[in-house]
Amino acid sequence: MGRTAGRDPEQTRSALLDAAGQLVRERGVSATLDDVARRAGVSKGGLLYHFASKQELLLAMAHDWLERFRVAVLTAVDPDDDAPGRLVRAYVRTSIDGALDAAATRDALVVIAHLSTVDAVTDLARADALRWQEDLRADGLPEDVLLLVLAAADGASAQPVWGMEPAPEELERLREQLLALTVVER
Amino acid sequence: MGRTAGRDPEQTRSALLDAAGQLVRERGVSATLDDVARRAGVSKGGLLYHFASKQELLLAMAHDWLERFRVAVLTAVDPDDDAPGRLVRAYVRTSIDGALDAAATRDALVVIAHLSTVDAVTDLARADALRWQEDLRADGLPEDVLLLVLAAADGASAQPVWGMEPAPEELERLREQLLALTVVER
DNA sequence: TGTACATCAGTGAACGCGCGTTCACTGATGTAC
DNA sequence: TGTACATCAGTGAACGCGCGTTCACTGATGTAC
Repeated sequence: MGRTAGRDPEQTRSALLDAAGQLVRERGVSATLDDVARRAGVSKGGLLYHFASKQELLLAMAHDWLERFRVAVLTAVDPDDDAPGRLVRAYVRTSIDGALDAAATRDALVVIAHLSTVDAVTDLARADALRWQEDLRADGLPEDVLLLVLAAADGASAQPVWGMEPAPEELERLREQLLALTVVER
Repeated sequence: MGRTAGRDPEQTRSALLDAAGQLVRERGVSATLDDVARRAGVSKGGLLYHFASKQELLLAMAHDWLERFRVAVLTAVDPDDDAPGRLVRAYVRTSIDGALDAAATRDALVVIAHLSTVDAVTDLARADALRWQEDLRADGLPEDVLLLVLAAADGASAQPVWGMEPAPEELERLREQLLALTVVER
């Protein structure tokens, strides 16, 4: 058989990335190409057509996740907010709301942690982290506030990685605390 | 050949755990039993004598790391400090000093993140996290302070997992901020 | 204090299978004329 | 508007090897008498 009718290649590719994301979250990077392919409704050979090796697939996944987080934060920027710290506030909201609905963004961190086994992914993640650092530093907050707030936001979304599951009310209170910290010097 | 002269079995066992720790930090859980054994100066069969399967080895490692962190925190409790929050302060010092000297404790989190691929390890980690939550809650600090300080401490030590390497001065300033937050209501 | 015996702490070769990668082949889609 | 041809987007079988596990065997250590 050749091309499966009714799906364009771009859709197949993103179905593969989605399936890979789910499986890496469930089983880590030792998830099988065969499983990923099957879950995306394609043969193993078909997967390899889109991503020439497993490493290439994992790298594309990492890129995809990091990009999604960035887009989520930028979307969360309040257009009416033009005070210093607007990007940091969006970052806090995205991190903690992600942790709250227990799906998309929180999982992203678990996936990234698993992917960080792969050298090429580590490099990509480091570059991304550097870019965040620059952007967030340019946001106009005093450095001490920035440090504390970012560490806490990262900590809240990272805790599930090692088994700590903060309760929703706690996360909401933490979010409000962190947001308040970013506006003290207005 | 039989027993290698000059090393008692307990030393062999902990040499294996050390070697496994190094290799998992470097390559994740896909590190090879053969490599672990070789680095500990023992054959693959010898490793399997101490840990009947790879899963058993990884589980023992996780147990070992969690235990070390716990001991480090308890050791860091200031004997002259009998105010509420003494355990939290020790936790903060241990987390951030670990992140500072870039060795033992910071790596522990990277290792735990990698190990969290293994189901049995996730269960262990969850149980450990629960124990921490109880102990830390019993430490007498108002809940909001506790949430903020712990999230920030965890965040600081977790950031290296996804490529963010905080500078030493920053970590020191963060530590001082967090410690100050735990004594405001004295 | 030596000797016999059981157990401990390993060795190293072999096995087997899961899984990433290769490969020959194919039906659908797009383009030129 | 049909036809020929190239390319795209796959299929599915086979390969091969890395690696976890098993196994038969062995030298050192501990214990009983």
